[in-house]
Amino acid sequence: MTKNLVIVESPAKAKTIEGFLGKEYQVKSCFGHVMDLAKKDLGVDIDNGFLPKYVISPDKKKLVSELKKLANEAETVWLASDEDREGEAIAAHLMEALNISESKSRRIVFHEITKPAILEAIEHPRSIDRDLVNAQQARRVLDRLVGFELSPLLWKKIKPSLSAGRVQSVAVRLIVERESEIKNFQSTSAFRIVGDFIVKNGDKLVPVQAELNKRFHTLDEAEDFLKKCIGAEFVVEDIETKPAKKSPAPPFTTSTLQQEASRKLGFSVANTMRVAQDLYESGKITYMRTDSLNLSNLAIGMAKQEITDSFGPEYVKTRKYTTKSKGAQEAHEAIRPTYMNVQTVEGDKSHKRLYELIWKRAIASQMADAVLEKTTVTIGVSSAKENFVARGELIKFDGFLKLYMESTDEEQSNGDERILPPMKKGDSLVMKQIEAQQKFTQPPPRYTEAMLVKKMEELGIGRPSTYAPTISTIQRRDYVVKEDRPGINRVFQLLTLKDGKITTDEKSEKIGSEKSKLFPTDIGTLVNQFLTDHFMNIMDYNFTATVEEGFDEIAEGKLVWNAMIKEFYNPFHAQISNTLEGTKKVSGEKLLGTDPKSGLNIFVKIGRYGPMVQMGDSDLENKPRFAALKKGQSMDSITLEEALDLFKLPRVIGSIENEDVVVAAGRFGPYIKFQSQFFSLMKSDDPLTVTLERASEIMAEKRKLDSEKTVREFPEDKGLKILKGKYGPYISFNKLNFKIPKGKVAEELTYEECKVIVTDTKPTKSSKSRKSK
DNA sequence: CAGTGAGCGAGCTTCCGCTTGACTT
Repeated sequence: MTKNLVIVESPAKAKTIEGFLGKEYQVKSCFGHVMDLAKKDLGVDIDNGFLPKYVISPDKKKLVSELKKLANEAETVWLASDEDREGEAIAAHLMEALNISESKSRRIVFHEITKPAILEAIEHPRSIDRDLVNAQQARRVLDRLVGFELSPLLWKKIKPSLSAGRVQSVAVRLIVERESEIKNFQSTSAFRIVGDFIVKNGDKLVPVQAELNKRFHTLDEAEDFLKKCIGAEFVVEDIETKPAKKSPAPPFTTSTLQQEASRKLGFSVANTMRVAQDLYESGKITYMRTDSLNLSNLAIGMAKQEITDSFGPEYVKTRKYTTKSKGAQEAHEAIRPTYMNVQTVEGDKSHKRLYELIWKRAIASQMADAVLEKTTVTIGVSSAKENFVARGELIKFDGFLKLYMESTDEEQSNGDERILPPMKKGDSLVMKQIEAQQKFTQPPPRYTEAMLVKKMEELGIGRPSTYAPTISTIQRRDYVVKEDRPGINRVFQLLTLKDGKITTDEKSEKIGSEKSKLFPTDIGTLVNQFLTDHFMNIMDYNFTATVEEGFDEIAEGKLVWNAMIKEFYNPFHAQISNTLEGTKKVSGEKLLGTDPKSGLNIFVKIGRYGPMVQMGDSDLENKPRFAALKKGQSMDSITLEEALDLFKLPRVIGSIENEDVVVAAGRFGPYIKFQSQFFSLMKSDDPLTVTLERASEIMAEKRKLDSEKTVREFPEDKGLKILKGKYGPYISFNKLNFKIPKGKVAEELTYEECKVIVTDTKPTKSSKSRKSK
């Protein structure tokens, strides 16, 4: 039995801290929240001052009883959850769930996992901050009320199982609005003039490129200018040299790590977090879910040493960064290597690459500024009032650039970093050629996952622990898809002046191709339309920031938590009731045209199972026909012809032994049905043209695969089989699956043994019930 | 994994934020 029980949130942290404290201390982890609102109904008693119904989270019951036993045995329980709103609530919930008395418990906090910080914390315990706990409770209750009143409204008004919430709905709105900005974007063009010149540098002739300080709107204007340049003289009119500096980016937070890993390594945010979690658990980096830019003094000291050793003392410049992001709670350090002198790690490629990125960024943040010299050369044209301008940049001292340069989402800048040859006022240049290229304005870019995280952080929506899950949620709900899309070719004009002659060319460039970008789906767009029509207050980009102000006041003891909730809830609930009664079901129905054969109207709309086309009006005597849209089709872009094609299924393509072979489109794509068995078509098969011959091939393949999958069959019972799955053999009995007991060999099981297993043991959970988790 | 889309009605879905394994057919 130990005298002191310390409880932290993360098990990896527990291990480290146990090393800092003596034998008198046992350090355990509670794995985050242990209590939450009851999942059944609202979990909030609205008529009773919004009294929350907290229960021990079902998956934490075992853990809580273990901790309770240890707490009972200990003299003192140290509640060392994170120092933020959620951490304070975790501490309060632990006291309740473990039944720890006020006198036995101590609340301690630390921002960094270093021995001095932990010992310091132990020296200065405090009691639970009830105001902060109430602020968390207000946050939790508000999110529950919003989510559990809005979602059922969507089930009634659009389709079942949809979801809405303070964070996810605004994330979807960002993507829907960006798409509509792109769709409505009016591109304009102008001619950009770039000249290639030669300047004498001693005996050598050196090329210099310069851009005109004016763009022309029309081809004629551009051509007029080029004509003026024929036979003109080009002279250096002015040279300006200015010192400049560049500073390193601060060390990583969750959000900036996700962005850089996306840009530099092409990682999805989920992948970044998975790899970072591994690095954290193996002790390579500090905690990866943080909004803090802070580095411990220990870390800064290690960085200083490492920079001095690797680059020299002149490369050191230690810095303290302060956060600018909205709602940052800064319970942890910034993300950094645990040991700043370790430049790389063992492991697979993605672990190495992410670690090296973290190491470089953290070290560079403590390095000297880069010292630059920026030069601007103005070149006059004897026959025109416009000037050419050449810009150059010279690195006088590289500083942090020796190690690391942050990347940006924008396309690279127009060659500002060139080095110019030495020139002086009055020098004349020889013109080699001048090009006038038609340049088009660009619509705003579509979001990558990481760009969306950046935007959410700017708006204060979501937290480091929820960025990746939120992005998964909106994709899983089919509000948004991450896709590649091919671009289109666009023609542009190019005028070239060379050897005293002007030529005009038409060239083409690929534009608008996208890789791993977020696109709204039809359902996402419709749900967003509905929510912005009726709940603009919740969908407002400032909604979270506004309620956060309320939570802050609660935390400061200036506002009573349920008074704030009441003020929010009463009008919100009235909105829900009004919308429930005052609006019809929405389907986004659109008339596409009429069927030339029957003259019936063709509609496209969202049905219970997603986007579909409908032939015939709903109120007619005859029932309309329906067909689901194919993958890749959208309500917005589908044509009448494509819609009519969808009604061509199901079709009988022939018969085998007097039984029809039918091709149809199902929930999971096109399939063949024969003798009440199903066979999926391949992507390359077109269900409208597939032949009986090809269908036979597909069926034979599937049957072969099935027979390979079967380990054993039993003549006694056709419903009982031993099959080989991805995770080894298992028993299948009337569509239920059972594990094979340890120590048994699948091939040797007898019919009787199998019978015992399927009657005595529980079937494994099907993928359907898992999905609802 | 599967073929739906009227309407009846039961019973189900759903939020955000804090943490990791267990488990998958």
